Amino acid sequence: MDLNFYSDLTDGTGQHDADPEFLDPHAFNGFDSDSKFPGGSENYLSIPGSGHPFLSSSETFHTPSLGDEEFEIPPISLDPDSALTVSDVVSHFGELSDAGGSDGVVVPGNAVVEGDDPSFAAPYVGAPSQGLEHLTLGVMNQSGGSALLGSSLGMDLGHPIGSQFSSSSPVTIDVPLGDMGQGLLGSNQLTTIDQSELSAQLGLGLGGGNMLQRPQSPENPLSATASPTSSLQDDDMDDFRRSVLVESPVSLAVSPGVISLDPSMSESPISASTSSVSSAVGRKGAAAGGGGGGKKGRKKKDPNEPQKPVSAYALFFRDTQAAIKGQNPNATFGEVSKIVASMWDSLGEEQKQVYKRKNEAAKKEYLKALSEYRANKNSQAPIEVMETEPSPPPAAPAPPPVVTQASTSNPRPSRSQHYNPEENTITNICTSNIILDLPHVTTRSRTGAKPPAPAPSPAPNPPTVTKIIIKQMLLPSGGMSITSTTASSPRQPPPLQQMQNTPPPPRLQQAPPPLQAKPRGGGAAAATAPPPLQIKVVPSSRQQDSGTPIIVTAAGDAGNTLTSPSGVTVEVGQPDAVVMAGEEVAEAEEGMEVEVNVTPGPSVTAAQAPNICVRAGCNKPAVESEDWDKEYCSNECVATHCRDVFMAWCAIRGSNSTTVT
DNA sequence: AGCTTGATTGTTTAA
DNA sequence: TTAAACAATCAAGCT
Repeated sequence: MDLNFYSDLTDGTGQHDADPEFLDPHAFNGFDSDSKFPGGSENYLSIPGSGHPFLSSSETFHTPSLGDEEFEIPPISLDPDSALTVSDVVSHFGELSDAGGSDGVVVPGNAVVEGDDPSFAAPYVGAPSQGLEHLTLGVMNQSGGSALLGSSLGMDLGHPIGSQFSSSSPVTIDVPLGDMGQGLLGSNQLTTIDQSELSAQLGLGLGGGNMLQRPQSPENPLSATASPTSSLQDDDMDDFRRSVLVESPVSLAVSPGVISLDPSMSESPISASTSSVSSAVGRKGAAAGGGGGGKKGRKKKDPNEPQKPVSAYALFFRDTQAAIKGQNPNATFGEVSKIVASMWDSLGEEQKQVYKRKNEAAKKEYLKALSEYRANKNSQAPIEVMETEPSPPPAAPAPPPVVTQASTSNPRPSRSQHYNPEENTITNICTSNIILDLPHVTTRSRTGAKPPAPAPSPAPNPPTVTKIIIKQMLLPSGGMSITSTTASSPRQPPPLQQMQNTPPPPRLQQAPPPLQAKPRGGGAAAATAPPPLQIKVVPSSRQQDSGTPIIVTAAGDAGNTLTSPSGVTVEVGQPDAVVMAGEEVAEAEEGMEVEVNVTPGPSVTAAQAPNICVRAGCNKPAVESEDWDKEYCSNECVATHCRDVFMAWCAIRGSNSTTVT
């Protein structure tokens, strides 16, 4: 794969001139054909294109090679309500991927597969239309992770921060997507997911913290659902604030991770979705199962009966799967499940505790509701709704003497409205960090590193368990430092172990020594664990911020200053490493500090406007809020600011070969 | 055993 | 007859 191909894609500013080639499906195809994984990954990363709030409605993606499919993308909404949810982000990514590759999404997959290139590319940068290239690029460069982040951010902001990320991602998650389906190749299937993104989406990082702080709401014991479009609540904002990004100094230890999808899977038509595959495989007896009224089997449940609280793990699953799916739309349930399990294992006690608390709260609510329900049932008398709140009646059409359930008693009204992933605010994106390491990356030669040890037969790799270590640290200021390390396969050492402040999960303990200990080229994991990159985000508009810069630690090489349209400036201290074809980027992965200055487009100095919204490009007067110290004018800006910061970070990471001034 | 997701499929019910 | 609604199934892993 020619990485240089992409280098052109990014200009320092992240703006891309309309390059016909970008949009030219044929061009893409050509590229694709050249890729190692020709047939492959078309399906990967493709997401059936539903609109995404982040995208402008005016923008339409045309699938490069395959498609004639048009993806209508809803207007980008910066409104916290619709734009800032994790799920949104995830879906967004997915869509992007899809758009980029849709039919031909293959490209991404291929890239990923090839995945040797540690470089980060933001799949999407800047305007969606432009993004096509980027998208592909990002994917191709494999480190999907950061790329994804970047893309999402870019999308959202519409900031074309172009980037090519030569910087290798310290951590990668190789997810074997084995047995995807009959049509799939026997080869291993890798899924690449940006750990950062994952974590962000998962809300592992911030979400957890947030959750901890947030008492379970009676009405939402399980953080019930929410449509992707649901809005970011004040609570979320609160979480957001606490989590950092914005006002408090944040230290992020980022280990870029990637989940690479094996292109081989792409053999199957896009249409074959993950689920379909699994369902097809698993579907034995529709006959047995089917049945609209379910005449057989299960006893009917009283719709009014309180729902049992889901377990902590289930809650976590809900949070996580969306992100994983977003990254790997084609991932099967089993694969996702494995990843989630690994992540769960890697989850710190604190984080688990968050979910457990939720579960506990839900249990209490459940018991309460149950007792009420039973009481009502026994009385047989129609009972008044327990007011609490004019809760919309659960789904129950309410047969005769129905006892309307108090909203509090029903954590989960309907399956479609499950847990609200939005609890994981966008903030998470900024701070989260996950490293997923899934074994079996036969084809993958990250930074020349070979997959560790006993890789039996490359061909039918038995799906291995993925280990993920996620660490989070709450900063005194409320900021959070998250360090994720993955102890992927048992044979792989947990990277960044030193950063872990919490005892490794059981599984992890079995894992080999920290990644750092490993020689650079020593193994896939090792290769992927470059020194941290530090990004300081210093809102120039606020003096007070100078003291509390956001520091993002990540690996990467750069040497550029990137300025996003919104005014986010990223300064990279070190010259970027040359983009090396494929896997030799490891050497470029030198630790470095990158300072990212987020400054408002229009020069607004603190002196001039002490109370101006901190967000770059926003000149509105900051307002007083519990969630922020008069730093922002609105929740929206808080969220946007966060994204900016992240974009900057992504840009830095991606600015490898491209020199930007 | 039940829960997580989601596509699929069969049954039931209503129009 | 058709469409819609509903329920069951399956995957892997956890509680």
